[in-house]
Amino acid sequence: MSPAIAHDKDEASTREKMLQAALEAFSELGFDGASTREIANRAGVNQGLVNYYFGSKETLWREAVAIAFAELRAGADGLLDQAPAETDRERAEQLIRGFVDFAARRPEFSRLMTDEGKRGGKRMQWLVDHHVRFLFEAVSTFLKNSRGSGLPLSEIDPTVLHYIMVGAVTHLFHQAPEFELLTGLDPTEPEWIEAHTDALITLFLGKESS
Amino acid sequence: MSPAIAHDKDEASTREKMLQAALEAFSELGFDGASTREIANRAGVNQGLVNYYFGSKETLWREAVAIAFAELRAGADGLLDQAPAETDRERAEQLIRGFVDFAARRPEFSRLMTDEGKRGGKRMQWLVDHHVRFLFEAVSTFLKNSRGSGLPLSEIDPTVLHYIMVGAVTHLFHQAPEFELLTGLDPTEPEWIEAHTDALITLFLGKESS
DNA sequence: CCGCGCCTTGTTCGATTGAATAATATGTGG
DNA sequence: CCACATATTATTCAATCGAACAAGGCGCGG
Repeated sequence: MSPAIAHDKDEASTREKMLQAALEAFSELGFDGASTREIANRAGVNQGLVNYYFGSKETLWREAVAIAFAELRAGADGLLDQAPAETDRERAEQLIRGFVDFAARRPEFSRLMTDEGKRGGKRMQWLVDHHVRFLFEAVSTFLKNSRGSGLPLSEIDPTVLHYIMVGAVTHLFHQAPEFELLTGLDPTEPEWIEAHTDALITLFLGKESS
Repeated sequence: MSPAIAHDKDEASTREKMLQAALEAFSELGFDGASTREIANRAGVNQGLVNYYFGSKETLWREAVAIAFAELRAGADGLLDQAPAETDRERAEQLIRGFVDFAARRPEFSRLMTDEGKRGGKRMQWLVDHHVRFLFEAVSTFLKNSRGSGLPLSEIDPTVLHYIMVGAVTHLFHQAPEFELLTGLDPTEPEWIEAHTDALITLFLGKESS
């Protein structure tokens, strides 16, 4: 089975390195495309450790995915705590800023989601059951509560709007390598992130009433 | 080499079946994930024919991709011909409607693009050189010409707006299997396409001045 | 009806895959 | 310093991959 108890701090280190390497490799190459040897190489460890720590490639994938979702959740929670917004517009703006920053910092997230989401199958089913549904309903509830606020997004069906927003926010960073081949620039530079955020706020929330 | 000349109508049929099967398989499974045997099975032909007609998996991929881009181009050309729009808003609305319909009808297109675009590499370089750059500059030119029209999209940097729009339009259909696992519904049904189109027009062009 | 060229099949090759297993290293508690 | 659980390495296996090749089928021109 899996190792009984951590021996010392080195185990967490090796496991953690493998999970980070797996997250990057899976998001770049897809589940089948990322070989366990490639993941082990990126982590600087031996391929046999995949089965030692995780038992199977599938389990390694699930634990790596859980990390990305935990980061997203942590970011969202921290965001709503630190500065409670008063108006619908301020709340929505905070959410968009937080989501854009996360999408730029962790493009692995949307890459994993789009790779599985276009395929369906058991891994996507697992994602929906364990992570996606909760997130989707939280966003939908927020959008429904924003109805009648006069914002452009307030009149749109929450389900459709959810996918529009996710696509609009993540695509630029999801396609960062394409963007770089096309323009020679890096979309994760702060200036691009800022321009992207401003554009999204203009589109979804309308011009600021300055 | 490749076969010299078509023998009769059956060749085009076999080749065409393989190209369509390849387009679907590549978009679902990615380049590495789609085996030549899987493609041949979907087309109902023998695996050896891949090398006979195309010489390599790479060439088959390029020819399949070219089909998707040709359809996009044909749709865009036909759109601008049939009903010349007068105002910037009408032109933009036509473009959005056409792009949404295409994204819903051919999700393979965005699936191929996102699979390669997140990876970079020689295949994406080929896509940029042969297909993407022309499309990107055509859209950018259109967006630049819409400046000062008063539309929400008219004040946004064309490069950023390009990726926002592509993501916003395609994500719903790109993630159709996820959408179905999540909601039990099919986003390619006409009612969803219409709701999606209306939402995008509201966001990018503002409320209609009815 | 035969012969030649396009089309298709079947088989095979080396390389790579996920996984299992045996052997070895490490290091801490007794 | 020994013993034993944990951690790591090395090796191996069946399955599958893209590709190459030999062989045969098919159809039309002569």
